[in-house]
Amino acid sequence: MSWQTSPFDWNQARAFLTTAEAGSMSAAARSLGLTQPTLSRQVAALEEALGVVLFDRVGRSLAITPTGIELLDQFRTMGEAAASIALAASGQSQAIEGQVCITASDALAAYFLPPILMCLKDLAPGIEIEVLASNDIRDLRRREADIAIRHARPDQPELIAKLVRTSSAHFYAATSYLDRHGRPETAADLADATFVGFAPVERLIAGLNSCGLALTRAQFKVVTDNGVVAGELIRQGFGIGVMPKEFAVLLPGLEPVLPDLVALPVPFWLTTHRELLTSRRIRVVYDLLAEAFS
Amino acid sequence: MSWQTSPFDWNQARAFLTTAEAGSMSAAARSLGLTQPTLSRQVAALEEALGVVLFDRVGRSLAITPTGIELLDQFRTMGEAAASIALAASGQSQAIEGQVCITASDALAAYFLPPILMCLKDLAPGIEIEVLASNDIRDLRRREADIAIRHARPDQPELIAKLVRTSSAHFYAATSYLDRHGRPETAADLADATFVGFAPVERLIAGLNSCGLALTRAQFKVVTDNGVVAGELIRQGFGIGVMPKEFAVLLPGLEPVLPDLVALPVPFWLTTHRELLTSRRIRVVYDLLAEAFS
DNA sequence: GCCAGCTCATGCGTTTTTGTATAACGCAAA
DNA sequence: TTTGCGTTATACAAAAACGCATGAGCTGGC
Repeated sequence: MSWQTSPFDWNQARAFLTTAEAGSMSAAARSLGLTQPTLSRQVAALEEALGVVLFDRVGRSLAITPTGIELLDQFRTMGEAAASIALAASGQSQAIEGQVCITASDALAAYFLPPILMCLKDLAPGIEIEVLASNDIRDLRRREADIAIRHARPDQPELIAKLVRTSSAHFYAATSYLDRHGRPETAADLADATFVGFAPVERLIAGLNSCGLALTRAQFKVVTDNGVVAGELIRQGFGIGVMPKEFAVLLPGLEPVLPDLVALPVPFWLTTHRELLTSRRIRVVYDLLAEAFS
Repeated sequence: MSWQTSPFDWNQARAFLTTAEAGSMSAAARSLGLTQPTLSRQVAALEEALGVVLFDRVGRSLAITPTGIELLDQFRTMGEAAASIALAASGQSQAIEGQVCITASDALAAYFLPPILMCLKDLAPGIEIEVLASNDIRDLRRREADIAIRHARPDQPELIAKLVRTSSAHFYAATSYLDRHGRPETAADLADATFVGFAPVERLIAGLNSCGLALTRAQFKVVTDNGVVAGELIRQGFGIGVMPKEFAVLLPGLEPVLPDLVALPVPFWLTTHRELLTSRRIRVVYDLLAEAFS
């Protein structure tokens, strides 16, 4: 499959086409933003590459040869395709419409995104959003999504990542639970409390205990990998759970538990791929998300 | 009329197209005879120029973006046009058919060319010859003719000229004339002879007298600018005339007159324009003419 | 007829592009 | 896991292209 696409320099083709349409190399050079000697050499090189004479140099203005006329149509086709590409590309990069796929954790997708997307709907009606609610680390480079909201910096350096917020997670519990089991006032009061865990639970326990606690795996009567499920368990009084304060304020009937004792750092990273640099529609969504989180 | 033909480098378009069809930049580089870094840079430059992302660099093989797919068709059109140009140009430069225009003096055209053209007809049946019988100096650069046969080296250095024969012109007369007026044996015998002149006659007389003669304008009872007319006048016994020996042998009934006394140099120059370098059909005719004269 | 203005071609210094070598990385097989 | 072969991106030297200046030639107007 090593078929040569074409045995000549395509820029030389452009040089010939422009010269033929402009009527002179000088005019073509002005049109292309090059100098006349450059055009002259490019046309000469094309003639040599193709093995034909395209222009006769006769004093002042040059005359296209019958051979040149014969080929001109195809050069025009090339030129029209090029112009069409430029036009389409300009449209592609400017249009604020099309699909944008956002991936986020289920909790983020369920509680945070809706109002932002409502706002986006008014801001850019042409954009269609797809939300991939998943705690998996989706690979942006494979275009499984255009934008990801994560709580860790992506390890792929070619991705564009922005730390849009640094929050903290604390203990929360439902008022009904606290009414039944009492409101803990020291770390020791947590020793016989019931907890709602979030997978991977070992890392969660390690993080909490590094804050000065001594929790055991047995205290986590339920563990889920789904943030919405965990939130509902907490809200309905199953036990005490850890969640970023941004989520807690959205769930009615929750009270903070020992808020000064436990504070796990929760960074919010907005991540996208290189196309952000040029795609108008992705940038619109990205900028809106960045503003909404900051 | 300073409309940009296209805002991007056409070679970069070729780089993208080849990459998209080859599946990887390395393969495209091999196909185009370039190196992989060059291809990589060209594609990157095209992306920047167009303001779109065409490929996602994902580890091993790269993936074309939806934007790239959108534009690919037009790039293909460009590529097909380029291939078509290459094909057509190759045909143009190789085909031994089409028109070839030869300009020569009327005498050359009338007496010399016919047998050569007969030969050419068998050699290359596809070629159509146009003969411009004229003593004017036709401008090859203006394509009034493709090949010129002249008796002087062209003064335009961009033309290709070949000295195919150096002959000499002598006095000739018809047997009927010599029978009536006697056969001159010395220069003095020419003092009262009648001559047939060829325009410009002053230059002719000057040339002859530099050979040791003393001819006067009055002895040229007839002057013509047409070689065939002059030849016929001589052949039919009007008087003595000067002609290259190649012509004399073609005219029956002519005898040389003082052949050792007068010998004007007559070079035969075969001249053509630049297209000889590439046009197969012109070269065929040119080579045949060169061989015929040598 | 001669001069002004335009054209294209050529020589030389500089900028840009290209190629070579290398590193980083991902996937597949041992 | 580790090795090997493939990919793409980067650093620096070499080569090619470019722009400037200049020369030569034709055209049209004074």
